Amino acid sequence: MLTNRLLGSLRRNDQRQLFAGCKRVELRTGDILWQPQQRIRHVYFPIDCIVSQLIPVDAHAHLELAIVGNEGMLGDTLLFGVNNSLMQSLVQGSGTALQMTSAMFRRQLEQLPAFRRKLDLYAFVLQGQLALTAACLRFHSLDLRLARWLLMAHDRSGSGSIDLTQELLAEMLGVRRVGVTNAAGRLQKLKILSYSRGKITILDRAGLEQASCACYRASEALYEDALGYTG
Amino acid sequence: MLTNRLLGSLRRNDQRQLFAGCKRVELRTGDILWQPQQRIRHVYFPIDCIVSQLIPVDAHAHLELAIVGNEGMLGDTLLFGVNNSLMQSLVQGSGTALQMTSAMFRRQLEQLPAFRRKLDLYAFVLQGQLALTAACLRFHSLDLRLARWLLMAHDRSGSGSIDLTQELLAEMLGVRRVGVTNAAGRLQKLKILSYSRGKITILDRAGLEQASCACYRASEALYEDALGYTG
DNA sequence: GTGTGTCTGTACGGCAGCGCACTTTGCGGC
DNA sequence: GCCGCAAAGTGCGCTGCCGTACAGACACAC
Repeated sequence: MLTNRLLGSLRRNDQRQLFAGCKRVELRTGDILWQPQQRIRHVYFPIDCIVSQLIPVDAHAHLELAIVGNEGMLGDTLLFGVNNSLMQSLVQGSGTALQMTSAMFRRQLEQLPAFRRKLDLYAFVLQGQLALTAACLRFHSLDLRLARWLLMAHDRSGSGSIDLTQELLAEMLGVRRVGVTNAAGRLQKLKILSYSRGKITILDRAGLEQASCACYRASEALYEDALGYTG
Repeated sequence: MLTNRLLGSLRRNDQRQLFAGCKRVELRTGDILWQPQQRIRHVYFPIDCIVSQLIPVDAHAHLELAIVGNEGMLGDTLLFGVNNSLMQSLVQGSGTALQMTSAMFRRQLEQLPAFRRKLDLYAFVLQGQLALTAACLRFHSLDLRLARWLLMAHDRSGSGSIDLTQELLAEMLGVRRVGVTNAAGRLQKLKILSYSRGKITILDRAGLEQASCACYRASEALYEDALGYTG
């Protein structure tokens, strides 16, 4: 968890060049990297923070479509030559990230073909995860989706606990707060987690995977197949 | 409707080169261009056919996540250097398309930077439309989504009618056939369309837009902003 | 005509999640 | 200790969609 996985899998020389173009920044829960349609001035490579990608719906509500940690990056639309996004980027868990200006990012993409190839693969993975998420939203119950969300957040957080009120979690999942209360209550009865005043502790990771839909495994497998071991 | 919009907006010389690398093929309703995980051997630029991108869910069901006509292309994952997809490509409406081998497609992307830029923008649009669709699936009622689907199909079909049984339409939308019967019945009562034995006729296009959620306009606007008039 | 199969419409109980309102629980400040 | 407030839990009627079953309508072959 010392660096970002996308960067860490590149050749040493490329890494050095990229690090030189980055600035280490601290992101804190609640920070918003950008709003929908707003110009993206920096891309971010999380090291130990978690960032949600939310889409606004019908003026008021939001819905989380992707969650990014140190396995990914924020600002992928720049790969397509577009410096904005439909999504809001909201920091869910405080931590460090590497920040790079959009201009520098474009330059590095041109200069380092391996970097470009890697990020193209990441864009493919993101598109696939978006598709899986869409299907999951349509067909899977809140209980399943909550378990999946917790697994994905847990993977990215490093620690065994997650800080997030049921109110905010409900907004991520696109349901009422009460819905989260009930679903989380069921998981608590199964001794899979404990939830107290905004602090979620995973007690039984294996049980949580049991309680989740296959979308979790599918999403992870998609990433690993494209970007996993080969580097 | 004589050519594909993505190709048609390029410079004459580029178009000539691309056409030379293409083969005109007839696609017929029910044809499957590729299955999930299967190797993509050709990309397609529809001229007057309609193709759905479906994702399999839980072994049996399918769900449509994108619908592509002459404004788009099929095989966009090759832009990321990946020659497969999570989606199934199913032809919804017969017609002509330009077919290009994957190898030729890669070559043309390298040789024609304007082509590459154009398709990068298209990938951006697709990603955005996927995000909009995900939110729509979560929050909007079947009635709204049905109206949106019909609008998008109508735009891409050219004609005023669409051939599709309620059974298949239900699979696209991820609902029961009976759900489509009811929702379509309500639209018929409003004299917005008529539906008879697999043939849907749009009677009141403006009314249909009224009956749809804002996702339709948002999706169209996204395309037009990125790829519209400027060419 | 008659028969057959497909497509469409109707009916009904069940349930997940909704909106709303209210209570209980725990934490921090004074 | 007590208060104030945010977080979490409970109750209730409602609705949209589900699963299932069945009945009519139309197209086509013979």
